[in-house]
Amino acid sequence: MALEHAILVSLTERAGSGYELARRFDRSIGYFWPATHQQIYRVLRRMDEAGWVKHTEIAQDGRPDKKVYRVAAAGRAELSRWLAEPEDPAVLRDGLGVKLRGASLGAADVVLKEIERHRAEHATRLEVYRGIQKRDFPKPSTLHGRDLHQYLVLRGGVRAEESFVAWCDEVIDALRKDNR
Amino acid sequence: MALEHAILVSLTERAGSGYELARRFDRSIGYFWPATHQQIYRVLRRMDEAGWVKHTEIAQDGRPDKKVYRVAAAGRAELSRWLAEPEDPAVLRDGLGVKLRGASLGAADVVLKEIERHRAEHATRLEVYRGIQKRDFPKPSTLHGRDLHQYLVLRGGVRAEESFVAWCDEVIDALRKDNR
DNA sequence: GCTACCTATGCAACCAGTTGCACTGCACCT
DNA sequence: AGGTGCAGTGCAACTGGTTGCATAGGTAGC
Repeated sequence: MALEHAILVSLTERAGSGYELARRFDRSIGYFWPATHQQIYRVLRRMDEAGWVKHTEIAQDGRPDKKVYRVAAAGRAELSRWLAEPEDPAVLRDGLGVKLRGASLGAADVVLKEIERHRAEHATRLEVYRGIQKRDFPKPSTLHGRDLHQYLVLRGGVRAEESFVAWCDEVIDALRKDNR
Repeated sequence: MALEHAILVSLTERAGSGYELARRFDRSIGYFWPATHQQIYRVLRRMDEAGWVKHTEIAQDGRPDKKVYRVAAAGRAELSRWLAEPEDPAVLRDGLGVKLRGASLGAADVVLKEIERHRAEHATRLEVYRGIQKRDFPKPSTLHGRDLHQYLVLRGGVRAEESFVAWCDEVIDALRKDNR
């Protein structure tokens, strides 16, 4: 599994506190590996005990002390071990499919509304991703190394949302026609 | 949440035993809501205790007795309650994105191989879905009601796999070019 | 002055899902 | 005779993730 590894990747790019990591996860990495601060704190402590990361306590005035974590040698080893290890392809798990399957039970109109709602939410996410793409990667063909990888991950998000929205449109259209 | 509801939907379509449900999940519903037999047995018992389903023990010769479950009134009520309830859009969670982000750490070639492997697996899944589509829904425009919903769910699977494979191709191409 | 939100950490309880195993008996292959 | 695989049920232990709460001082708006 991979929250550990997601954290290692993020900390390798830049050291940071649990809180900061949670912020980062809310943005980039969390788009394809969401995590809450509780989970991050817990895993960080475990990784600290295992020697994968080390922390330095930093006193701040006006706000609580923070522990800044950085990747230790054992963490780097673990990360490259994991990178080389084959991983099971992710499965999709979306309750919306179940609801659609259940729509024949007289609730077709409610389910239709729900799908429209999901469409809107995914469309918003898509706009966010496209905004980031335009702002941070205006010239994709010039990218190399880490920047390229980051761009490609974002492209994955864009594609996933695009295809989801297109599917919603297909479903909405078909359900409307079937209703008449 | 929804394993309960996935089971209710499946049992509403047709009564069945835990084992049969697990088989069904391996096919249709499991494509977007995977579940193992253990999980299904456990949830079935819980739902039985809650009065959402009822079972009849059926003796069979040559093989173990089975408990055939059918949806009770409370289960139908719960299902329509859930169908009307708004659901959080699913998040994607794929370790491959994390690996790609970690590819800058000298492991670019290993990660490339891993992405090729995932591409192959998703392409296989896609072929399976397309096969089902051709076999079970040769004329989509004539579909209505439950058949239509089932078809649309399958379309979701097809679209998701298509877009994933296309993303893999984009990534593979970009990484190869970057390697040179 | 009050509410609300941000930085910052953390505990505890819970829920859902995974993994490994156990038992029975038939059918099929080698 | 032995292995594999299917049909059928189930327990136990574990892991990963979610939710609710606690603490604490600072900032910003009404």
